[in-house]
Amino acid sequence: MPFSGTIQTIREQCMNIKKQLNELISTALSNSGIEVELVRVNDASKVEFGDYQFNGIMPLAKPLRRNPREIAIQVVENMPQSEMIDKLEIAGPGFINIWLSPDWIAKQLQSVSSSDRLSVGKKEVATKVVVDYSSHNMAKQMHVGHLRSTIIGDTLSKLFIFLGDDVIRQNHIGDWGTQFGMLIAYLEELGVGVGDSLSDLEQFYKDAKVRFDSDENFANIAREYVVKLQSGNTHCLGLWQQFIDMSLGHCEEVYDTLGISLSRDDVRAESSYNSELSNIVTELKESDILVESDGAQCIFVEGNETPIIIQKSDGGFLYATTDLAAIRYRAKDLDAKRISYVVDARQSGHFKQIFDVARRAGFVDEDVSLEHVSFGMMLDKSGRPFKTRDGGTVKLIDLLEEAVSRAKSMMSQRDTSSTDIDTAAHIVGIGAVKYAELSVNRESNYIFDWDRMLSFEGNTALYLQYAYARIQSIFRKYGAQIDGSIILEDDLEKRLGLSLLRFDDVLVGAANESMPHYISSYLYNLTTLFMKFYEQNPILKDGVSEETRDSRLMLAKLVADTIKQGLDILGIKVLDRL
RNA sequence: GCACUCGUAGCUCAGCUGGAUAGAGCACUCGCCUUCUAAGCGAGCGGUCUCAGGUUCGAAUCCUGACGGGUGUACCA
Repeated sequence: MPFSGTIQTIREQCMNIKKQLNELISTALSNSGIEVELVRVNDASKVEFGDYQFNGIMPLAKPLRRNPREIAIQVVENMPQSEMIDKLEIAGPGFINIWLSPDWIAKQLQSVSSSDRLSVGKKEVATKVVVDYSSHNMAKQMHVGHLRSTIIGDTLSKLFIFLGDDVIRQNHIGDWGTQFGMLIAYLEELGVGVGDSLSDLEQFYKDAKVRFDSDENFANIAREYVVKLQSGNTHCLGLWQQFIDMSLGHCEEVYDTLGISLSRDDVRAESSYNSELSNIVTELKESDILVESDGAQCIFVEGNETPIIIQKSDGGFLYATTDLAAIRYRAKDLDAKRISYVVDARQSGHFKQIFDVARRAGFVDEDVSLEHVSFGMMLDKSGRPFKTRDGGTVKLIDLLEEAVSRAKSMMSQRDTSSTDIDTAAHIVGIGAVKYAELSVNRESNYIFDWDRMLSFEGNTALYLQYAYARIQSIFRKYGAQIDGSIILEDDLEKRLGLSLLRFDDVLVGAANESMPHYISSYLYNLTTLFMKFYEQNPILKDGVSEETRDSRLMLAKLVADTIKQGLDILGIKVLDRL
C-alpha cells in the first residue's frame, strides 16, 4: 500500500522549542560518537522532571551494549553550551530532564510581545489546501449531526490560513440524485407561493415522502422528474434551482448564526460535476481499471469484497463517480497539494476506495496528500445512534437558539449592568456549542447531551472568555500603555511563560494532524495556569513594585492575546466584559 | 460471515504516535470574597486503563485472541 491517505507529519521540521532542543541533543549524541536518525524530546510528564525530557537514551543502550546511565552522563557532558538551558539532570534508568532558563524564556516572550502574530511561524511557501466540509444534503434541514463537519472544517481552514497555507473551501452540497425528483414534483404540485412551505424543510421532505409512498401516480411523476432533471429539462431545472436556493438559504442562516466562514462562492455542488461524469467513466475505461460486473461498471480495490460502482447497469452514475470527478477537479484544476475531507467515520471505507482509484487512474499525483479527516458519530445517552423521540433529529438552529437563550438567562442572573446582553449571550452561547465540538478528539464517538453541549463550567469556552475579560478589566483599571521588561520571578510565572511559548508548537501539531482539540486543550491548560497566577501574583495591588507590575502586565497581555488568537482560530469570539 | 473502529474515575472526556507514582471537568465533602470580575482558586474523595496472553529495560499506548459497543459491507447519497 504505497499511499496511506494521510500526510506525513512535518512536525519535527516546524517545532520551535522542541526543534532547538532536538538539535542540541542530536549534536551531543554525535559528539559522543552516537548517530541517531530521529531525536525527539517530549514535554516533561511532571513538573518535578523539568520542562522537557529526553527518553531516547534507554533504547540505545542495548545495541551499544552499554549502561544507559553512562551514555546519559556522556551526552550531558557533550551538550553544546546554550543559553536556553538552565539545568540538565539524569534520572531513573537514563532519562535526561531539561530545565529551560527563565531568562531565556523571558527574552523569547519579549520578542513574542512585539510580534503581530505571537511569533507563530508562517510558511514561506504556501501549500494549496482544499478543505471539503459541511457539504450536507440540500433535501434536508441541517441538524445537530452536521455540526461537526461544519465546525471542524471551518477551524481547520482558519488554522491552515493562519499558518500560511492557501486554503480553498469546498462546500460539496448534495443537490443531485433521485430524491430531488420527489421534492420537485411536490413543489410543482403545491404550485405558486411555495416559499412558505419550505420554511420547514424537514416537514416538506416528510410530506413529500408521504405523498410518494401513498400515491402511485405521484411516485411516477416524481420518477419522471428525475429523468427530466438529469436530461436538462429547463422547467424542471428552474424548479430545482428554486428549491436549492431556498435550502441553501436555510443553510446560510445557520452559518451566519454560527459564524461559519462559508459563502456561496465556496459552494461547489454535486450537480456541478454532472457534465464530467461520462468523461470520468471513459477515462477509467481507457486506463483499464474498470471491470464490468452484473452489468455495472465497477472497480475492485484490494482489501474490499465489494467494488465501487462507477456506472449502474442502467447507465446512471453514482456518488462515487461524482467524488472522483471532484477529486480530479481539486487536484488538477484547483492544483491542490493537500485535500482534506471533513466527513464522518462511516465514510472511511468509501474514501479509502476513492483515494486508491484516484491514484491509480492518475487523477491525483503522488505528491498530493489525500486525507479523510474523519470524526465519530453522535450517540444518545444510552450509547445508541442519536435520534429524538419521534425518530427525527434535533434541528441545528434549535440547538443554537437554545444555547443563546441559556447563556442569556445565566448572564442576566449576574450583573445586568453590562452593555449589550444579547450580543454577549450570542457570543457565549455559540462559543459553548463550538467549543464542545472542538475540545474532544474528533475521532471518537460522542454523546449528545444538552447540558454538556451548553456547559459553562470547567473546560469550556466561557472559562477562557472569562479569563480574557478579567485581564481586560485589569487593563482598564491600569489605564495606560502596557510596556515593560518581562522578568519571570517564580516557578509559576516561568511555567506560564513557557506555556505561552508553546503556542507555535501546538498550532503546527494541530494542523499536521488536523486535530483542533490540541488547541483547545492547550488554551485550557494555559488559562488554568493564568488563573493560578491571577490568584497568587497580584498586579495592581499595593506593595507590588513597578518592575514586577510591568512584567506581570506584559504576561497578562500575552495570555490575553494568545487566548484571543487561539479562540479566533476556533471560530469563537471574546468579550472585554462579562 | 468479513472489514473498520472504540472500550481509561459514578458521569463526560484528555493522555502528545512505548517512559518515571495514569490526568482534567462534572458530581460529592471541606476551605477561600473589606484587596485586579468567586463564571474563580485551594484541599479531599474517586482507577486491576474491559479481560487474557505476547513483544522489552519499560505497555493505557505496539501485536494476538476473547468479550462488549458502534459502523460499513453492489447498482441510495
